[in-house]
Amino acid sequence: MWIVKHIQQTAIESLNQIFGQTFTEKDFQINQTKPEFDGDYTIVLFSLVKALKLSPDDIGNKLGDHLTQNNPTLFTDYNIIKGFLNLTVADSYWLDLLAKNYNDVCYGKAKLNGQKVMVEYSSPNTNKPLHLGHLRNNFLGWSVAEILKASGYDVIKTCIVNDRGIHICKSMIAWQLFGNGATPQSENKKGDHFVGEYYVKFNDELKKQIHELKDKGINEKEAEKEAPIMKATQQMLLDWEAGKPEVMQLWKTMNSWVYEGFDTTYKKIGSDFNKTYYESNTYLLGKKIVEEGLAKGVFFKEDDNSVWIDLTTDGLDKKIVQRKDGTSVYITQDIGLAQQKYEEYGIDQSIYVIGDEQNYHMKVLKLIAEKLQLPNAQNIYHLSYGMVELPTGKMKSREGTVVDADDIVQEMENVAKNKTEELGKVKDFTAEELETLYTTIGLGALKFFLLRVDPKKKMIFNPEESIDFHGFTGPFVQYTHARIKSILRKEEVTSTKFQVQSLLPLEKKLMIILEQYATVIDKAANEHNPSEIAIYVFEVAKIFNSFYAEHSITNAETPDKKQLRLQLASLTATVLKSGMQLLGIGVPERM
RNA sequence: GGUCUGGUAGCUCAGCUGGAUAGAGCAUCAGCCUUCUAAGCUGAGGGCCAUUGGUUCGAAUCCAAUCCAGAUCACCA
Repeated sequence: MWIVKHIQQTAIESLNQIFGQTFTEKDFQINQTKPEFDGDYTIVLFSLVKALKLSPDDIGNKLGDHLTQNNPTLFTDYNIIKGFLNLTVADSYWLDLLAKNYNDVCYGKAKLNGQKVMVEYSSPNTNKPLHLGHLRNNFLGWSVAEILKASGYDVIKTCIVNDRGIHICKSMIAWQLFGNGATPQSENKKGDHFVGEYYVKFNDELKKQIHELKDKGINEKEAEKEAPIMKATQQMLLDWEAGKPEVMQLWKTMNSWVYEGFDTTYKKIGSDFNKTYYESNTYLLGKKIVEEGLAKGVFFKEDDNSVWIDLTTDGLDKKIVQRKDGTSVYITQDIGLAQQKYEEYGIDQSIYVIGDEQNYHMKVLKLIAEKLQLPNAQNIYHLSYGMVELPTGKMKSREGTVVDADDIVQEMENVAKNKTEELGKVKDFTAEELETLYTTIGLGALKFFLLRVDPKKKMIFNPEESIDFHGFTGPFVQYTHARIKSILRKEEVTSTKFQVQSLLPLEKKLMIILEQYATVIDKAANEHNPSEIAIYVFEVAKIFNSFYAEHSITNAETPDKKQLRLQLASLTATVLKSGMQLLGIGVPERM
C-alpha cells in the first residue's frame, strides 16, 4: 500500500479510537509537507474541527500522540503549526521500501485489472503528410495507451484512416492534370510528401480558376462551385463511389504512395496500432443503426426522407444522421464504427484522441450512442487536445506555415547531433550507435515538449526555444539516466543488508518522490494526462541531480552508505526509464 | 448571438476535488568542474494569479457578472 493511503487509514483508525467518530478519506486532506517545515506528510486539521468541536491544535496533539505511539514503525515524530499536523515518517519505512524494490524493473506498474480499453488516435488523411499537430495527437495517443497499460488495463490501439472523400479526390485530380505520370520514385520523394504537393497544386489551380470566373462577373461562392477543376473532382468522387475501375486504380496507387510515406514516419516516431480501420470500409456503416434508431424512436424522419435526431433537450441542436438520398453522413459512420469496435473487441472503454475543434461532434456522438443504448456508451471518452500554434499564429497549410512532421524530427536530430559532437562524450560510438543516439535525443526532446503540457490546452511551439535541451526537457531526464548508468556500470549493489539507521535530507527527498510513482501513474491514467508523468519524471531527475551534486555515491562516507546510495540510484534509473517509456521516450545508457 | 475552452513571472508552463509565505524551466545576473558524465549544481532578482463582487476560519482554486482570446453551432469530414 502506498504511503498516503497508509497514513489516511491509520489516521482514520486513530480518530475513531480517540474520539469514537468514523471519518472517511474525504474528510481530511493529506499533503506532502512543505520544505520549510519539519515533517514528510501533513494532515490538514481544519476540516475536522466542526465534527469534533475542538480546536485544530487540540485535535492535532491528540492525533499526533496517538499516531506516533501506536505506529512506531511508521511515524517517529510530529509537530503542529497553525492547524497543520506535520508527520515524520520513519526512515526504516523508506529503507524497507527501497530494499524491496530497487531491483524491480516493473516497479510502480499495476497488475491487470480485467478492463479493456480502446484508444483511437492518429487518424490521418491520405492526401497530405503529417504535421506538428498530428505529432501531438500521435504522441498523446500512444502515451495514454501505455499509461493505461501500466495502470492495469488491457489496451487496444487503433487508427481510422480517412482514405476517401472529396479531399482525396483533389490530389488525384491534380495528379491527373499536372503529374505527367510522375511517381515518388521518379521524383525521388517520400510518398506522402509527393501526394501532398498535388493537393497544394489543386488548391493553386482552384484559386486561379475562381479568379478567372470572378473576372467574368461570377460571385465567389458560385465560382468555387463552377470551377472546372472542382466539378471534375466532384465527378471523380461519384465515380469512386460507383467503383469506376480507372478511378479505383488511381486511388489505390496514390494511397499506397502515401502509406509508404506514413509507414516511414510512424516507424520513426514509434507509433503503432493493433488495428487499423479504413474509412473506405466503414463509411457505409451505420445505416442499420439508423433503422434501429427509427424503430426505437430515437430518430425521426423528415418529409424529404432525411433522418434526424433532436438533441434540443440536451442543450444541443437537431442533427442529421442520414441524407435524404439515404447516404450516411460523418456522424453515422462514427456511430457504426463505435458499435463495430465494441462487437469486435468487447471493450469497456473507448477513448478518442481528437482535437478540440471536434468537441461538439464528439458530444453529439456520445449522446446518440447513449440514446441508442449502445453498450458502454457512457464510457466513450473524448481525449480532446488543443491546437499547436506557432508564435506567429495558427498553422495554415494554405499559407505554408505548417511545420512538417518529418522536417521537425530531422531538425531535432540535427540539434542533438551538433550538441553531442560539441560535448564529445561518446567519441567511441560507432556510426550506427550515434544515429540511434541522435534519434533518441532529438525525438525525446520533441515528444517531451509536446507531452509536458496539459493536453486540453492549446500550445505554442516556438521552434527556437523548443529545441532547448536544458531544464524541463526530455534530454535533461535522459542525461540524468545516463549519469546514473555510468555509475552502475562501475559499481554494483553487492549486499541488500546494510546498517543504515537514518537518511540524509536529500536521500529521503529522493525516496519520497520515488515512492509516489505508482500514484502518479494512476492519476495520469484516470485523467488521461501524460503531462503528469512528464512533470513527475522531471521532478525525480531534478532531485536526483541535487543529490548527486551533494553526495558522492562511489565515495560514500561508509560502505553501507554506498550500498544505500547505489540502491537509490538504481531505483531512480528504473523510474526514469519506466516513466519516459510511458511517454514513448527512450533513455540512453550514455550520452 | 447560443454553447464550450482558456487567461498565473518578460517568455513557455505547473498548481485548480479550497489550506501554510503562489512554483518550475527559459531568459537576466552572481557563484561551482585536480572527486561518480557541467546536456549538471547553488543562489539572486522577477507576480494586483484578467477585472469586480460573493461563499468561509481560509480563494489562484468554488459561484456570479464583466473584459479578452480561441473553438464550435453544415444534407463537409
